[in-house]
Amino acid sequence: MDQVEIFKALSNKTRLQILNWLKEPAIHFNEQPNADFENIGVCVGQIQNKAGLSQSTISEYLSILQRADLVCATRIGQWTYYKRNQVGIEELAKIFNSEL
Amino acid sequence: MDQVEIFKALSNKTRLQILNWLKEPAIHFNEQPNADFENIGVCVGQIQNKAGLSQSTISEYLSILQRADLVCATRIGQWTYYKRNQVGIEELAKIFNSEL
DNA sequence: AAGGTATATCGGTTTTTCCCGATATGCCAA
DNA sequence: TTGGCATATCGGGAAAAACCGATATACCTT
Repeated sequence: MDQVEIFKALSNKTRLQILNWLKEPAIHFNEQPNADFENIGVCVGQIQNKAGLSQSTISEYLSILQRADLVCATRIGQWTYYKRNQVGIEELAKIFNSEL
Repeated sequence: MDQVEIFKALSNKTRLQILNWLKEPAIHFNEQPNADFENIGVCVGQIQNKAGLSQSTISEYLSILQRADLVCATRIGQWTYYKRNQVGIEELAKIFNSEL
């Protein structure tokens, strides 16, 4: 993954917020029927509600974050759950500390 | 400085290169008549030559980096010397490690 | 099979970014 | 004070990003 693309993914208020919300799902989201959000993540609909943007926009934003290895997705039934990709984020922190 | 603006400043290949070149000016640039680049920085002209973009573009890029507290500028005579703003960059690394 | 729900993708409009050339400013030297 | 050089700023065209609504896909239920 190109470093520029990672920073582009982070260059948006909503996407930064999503990343932050996903740090503490229990605080920012409601319980979900099928999935424990600490393990599996938060579904797109909840993130969309919270962000207040259209469904298509949020879906796109999540895939931008995913391409940058900042979140990862799990599909269960008709839901897709997103959570932080802690490995990718730590990788980035390393790049940040060493290369920048 | 807004976090989004900092990431935007970093979302460009040339600007990332400039930041990297400025880590080791002696390796990437030529000696300069009036200024020791370890202390004062590298003048715009040298950065422009290295980057291969127009003078106006590089001047703008440098001010974007400056607004994000990633570089700082010193004017001496008709030259402006830019160097890394180590304090700003470390500040950012902290934000990065704690908030992201 | 049919209808409902969640998410992804497509096509488009508006805003922002990337770059440029031209021009302005500021400093220095003759 | 005139001319030259380094940098900054301005105006603009082309490309990319930020959104949106409409539609497609995929799954689940009945």
